[in-house]
Amino acid sequence: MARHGVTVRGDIFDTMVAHYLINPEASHKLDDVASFHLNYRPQPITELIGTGKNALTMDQVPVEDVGPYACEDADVALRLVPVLTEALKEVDGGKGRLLQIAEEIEFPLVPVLAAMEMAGVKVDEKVLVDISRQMDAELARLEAEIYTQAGREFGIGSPKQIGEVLFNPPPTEEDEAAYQTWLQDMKDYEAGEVEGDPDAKPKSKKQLSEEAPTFGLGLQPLGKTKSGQPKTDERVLSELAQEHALPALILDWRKVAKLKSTYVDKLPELIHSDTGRIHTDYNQTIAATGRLSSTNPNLQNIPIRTDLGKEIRKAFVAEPGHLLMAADYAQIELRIIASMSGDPDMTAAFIDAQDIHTAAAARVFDVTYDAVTRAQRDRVKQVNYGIPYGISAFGLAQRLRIGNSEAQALIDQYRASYPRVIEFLDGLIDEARQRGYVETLLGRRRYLPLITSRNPNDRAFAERVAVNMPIQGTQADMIKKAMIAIHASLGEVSEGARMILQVHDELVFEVPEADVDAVAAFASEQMKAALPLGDVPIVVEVGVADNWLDAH
DNA sequence: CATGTCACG
DNA sequence: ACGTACGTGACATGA
Repeated sequence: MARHGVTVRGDIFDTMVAHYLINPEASHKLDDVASFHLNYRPQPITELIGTGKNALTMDQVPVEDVGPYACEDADVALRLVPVLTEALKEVDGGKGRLLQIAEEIEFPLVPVLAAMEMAGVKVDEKVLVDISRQMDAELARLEAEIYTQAGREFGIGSPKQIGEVLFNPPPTEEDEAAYQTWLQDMKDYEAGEVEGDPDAKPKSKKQLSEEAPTFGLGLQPLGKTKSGQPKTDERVLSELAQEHALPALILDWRKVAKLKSTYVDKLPELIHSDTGRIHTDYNQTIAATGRLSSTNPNLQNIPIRTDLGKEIRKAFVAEPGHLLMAADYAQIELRIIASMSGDPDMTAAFIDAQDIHTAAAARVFDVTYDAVTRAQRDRVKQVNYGIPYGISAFGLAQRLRIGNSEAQALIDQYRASYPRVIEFLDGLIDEARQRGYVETLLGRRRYLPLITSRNPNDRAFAERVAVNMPIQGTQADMIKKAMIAIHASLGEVSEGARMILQVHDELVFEVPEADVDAVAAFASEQMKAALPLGDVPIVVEVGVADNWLDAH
């Protein structure tokens, strides 16, 4: 509506967002919420438009039918307001913290997200087109090398076919001959006529795919997927790379193909013709922890880890006369753990502005801070990052590629080093068992009915969620509060500055060059002040450049 | 529409 | 014997 000149004003009560707070994992569809909270079943939209590919669009429905339907939706939403307000109060035992989150965080965030979506982000199409061409050449090169190494052609994008190529037994001479015939049939099919015999019809596609060769390299499979297919994921292929040249080539191909199809070729299609920019949708009611998600396109998973990925991030740029500014919370999950647990040693390390992974390694390996080796730091870093997810010895062993008992020893040492942290995390699981839910620092909730399941896998999963949600969710509360505060006053600091992206622990701004210092100071201050963590300092790292990569 | 894979925090 | 670190979204394949 804003794009068509209609400005929506006033306070918001969003029934969908309210229900997300009441039970984040339930369905938030208006009809479902009305069924549950009003015991009223609205007229299904399918009664007006039908279903499937024959479904009408609303403009094709007689207005005397659309009117009552639309009014019912508005009426139901309005009638839900007092009911959901009461529910928001009640779920918190009358303390009203959930209602407070609704009124002070989620509802005020709605227009902030709308403004960010409207603002969009500029993408340099030329950079992407250039990368795309380089990728085409690289893919062609890899494809040829892959077919050579495999001894035959196959669909590299198909995990099923990769499995056949890697794990089926090697060809006999008969197989080789049959393959040559099949290749010729395939070419005939593509050409539409049989070579050397203009009257003969080529075989059908179905026939050809049934006759496709099935010989392979005879490598040893390393695990199966849920459906029983041999796994061909990154882990398996990098392991198999020690046996044969093909797996590494497939990994290279996959990496390039993934980045090309998902980002390099897709992003230019999404440039809006009116604005020349890319406009994501932020979803406020999807993630059960309280985080946002981003779709169409997802701008929260733009590459950064590999060299090729970095090139893609460079295509996100500022308008002329402006710069991009990225402001990140530094180690925010660990700071939240330190604060919520009250652990004195972890807190002290943050107060002293020590490198938190080095400080932890010093405790775990019982050496001085300065004596910690790079290898020790890297190991403990994995433990530090695994902690908020409820890591197991098995999981840590896989990540570090070390033995199970060695991983267990590392975890035991960590537990002994930070007993208050461990008490806190174990306490979250206890709390979940007793109350059936866990909550963030501010009282955002997630229910965990499986915490008492007799199925050990379900129960273990619920326990990991019990540990993770309060931490990830508190982080989400914090950055949401910061976004609201920043949006409210950014105009006073810089007329031309816009907050344009949020990536969980990072905010990205597009700022007139002259206002960069002022906006950096302002955003950093607001992010730090949004949700104080008591003794634990909050650190925000700010970077500025003409593109998103270099702004980090 | 399910599956497998992989991009991010 | 199984599964194994949380939270997401998008793509290609194939039924």
